[in-house]
Amino acid sequence: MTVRVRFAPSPTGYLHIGGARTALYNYLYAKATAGTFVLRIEDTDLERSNAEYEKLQIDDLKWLGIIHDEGPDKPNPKYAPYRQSERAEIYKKYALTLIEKGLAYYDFCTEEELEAMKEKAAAEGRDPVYEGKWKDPAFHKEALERISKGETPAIRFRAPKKAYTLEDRVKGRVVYPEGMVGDFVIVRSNGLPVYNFCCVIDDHLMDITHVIRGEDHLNNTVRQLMIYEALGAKTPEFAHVSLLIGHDRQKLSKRHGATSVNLYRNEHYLPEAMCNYLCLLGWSHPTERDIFDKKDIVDVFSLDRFSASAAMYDLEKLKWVNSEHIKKMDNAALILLIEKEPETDFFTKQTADWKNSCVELLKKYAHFITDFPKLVNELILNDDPEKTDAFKEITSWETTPKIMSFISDEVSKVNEEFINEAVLNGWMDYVKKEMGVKGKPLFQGVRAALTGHDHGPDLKFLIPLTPVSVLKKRITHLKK
RNA sequence: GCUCCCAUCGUCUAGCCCGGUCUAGGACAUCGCCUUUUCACGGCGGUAACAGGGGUUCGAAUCCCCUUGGGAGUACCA
Repeated sequence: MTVRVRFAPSPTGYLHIGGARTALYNYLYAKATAGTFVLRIEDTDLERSNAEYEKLQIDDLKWLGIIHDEGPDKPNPKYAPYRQSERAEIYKKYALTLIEKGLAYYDFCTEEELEAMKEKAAAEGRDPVYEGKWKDPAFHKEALERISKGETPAIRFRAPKKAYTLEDRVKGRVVYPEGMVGDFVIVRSNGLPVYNFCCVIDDHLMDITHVIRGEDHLNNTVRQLMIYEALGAKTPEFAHVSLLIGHDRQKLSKRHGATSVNLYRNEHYLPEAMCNYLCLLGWSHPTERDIFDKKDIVDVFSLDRFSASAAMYDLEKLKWVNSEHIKKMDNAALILLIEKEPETDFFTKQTADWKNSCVELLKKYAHFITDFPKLVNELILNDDPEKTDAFKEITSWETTPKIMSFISDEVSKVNEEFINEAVLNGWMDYVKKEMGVKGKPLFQGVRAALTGHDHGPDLKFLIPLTPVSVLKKRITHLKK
């Protein structure tokens, strides 16, 4: 049987990091098994759902390269529609069938009555279990009469009195004891079905074979198991992936800061790096590789390598993963991305060779794409660097003023736009041989004279990238 | 409260299912050292963990129980 998995977001906000991770796992599993990845929109909570968010979430998924095979925009007639709000008739039909079979019933209970039951249960130290009179089949006739008069009851599922067992692919065997949940609502009094009900019907009707989702659904699963049973449907395999937590070890949420995918997208993080990092949070590569693309792991991706415990979301490691992906990228691709950044006019105007050398040099220092323009400005275009203590220290050495004046003379003689490495080497040789300076005073001195800094990338690569006009201005400023 | 889940370096994790090869491995971060200077590069190295207690066993990070700690769920939200 071919694998069918799904990601089922609620369009109630931006795509969340945690959602992106479960979507990614589903996507990878589909790719690994040559299965189908379905996108379903769970918008039964009309008040919170918003079509705009649906679009934004799909955009973010696309950006991450998590592309669905079926969904509202790519319907397979056999399974459409893919929005729960468009499937109301289906749910209604199933709910009515359950009532006919005596597996569910109409419930006119008021909020107050429900509240009283909950309090009683809490006082007795057990889970709240529905005990209203409508549970009794004897009241079915009365219910029908009230409905005919225009009243709209909720529909409640009759929870079987027995324990349920789930063989979860990441948690192992989970036993839900008898009485863990009481009769629960499957259709609200406003006629709209609730999550636990829709989810099961859709997964069943859409032939979903594996449900990979967050651990926050683990307790829900017992309700879903009951419905599968009532429907006489085959239950899919479940894999409840551990949650992502923030630094306070609480479930990751908005208050932990940047938890929406679009924030990273706006900051121009590399989508592959994002996926790579997210994948690593709770899943491990069989050979302990930690830098990879989706295509590198589809062959080895399996449900057996999930960690059962929660993982802390850590920006530091994401930063490192992003920098590793930058190093891995080829220069041409990098140049394209850099030119899309703001304030890259100078960069864009340079020759292909210059750009290539520049990117080759700077890519090992950049953690983010946005670092490139910053590095170009700081390292190459800054003609008035701040005189740091380290710079002053170097200029206090007796050899440094001589080096500075020599370099200054040489640079002022240059007419080309850029100097090449050989010219720089000539200056170095002169200082070394004719002035008798070597080692630290040599390199540090020449660096200070040309850049005003005590550290930075290799001079023999940096200086040929620096316009001589900038060098001239910079030297003038440094002399003051 | 109740139910479920979880527990290896500060963090992500390998190992755990199928006990001995684990004086517990890797990665991030951190610290130190090395390099014709410097480094935000690279190389080398260091600090740093099996939550605690009982079992079972010749032997336990690995199996069982308890305690503690953490998380999630307890809706006519998803």
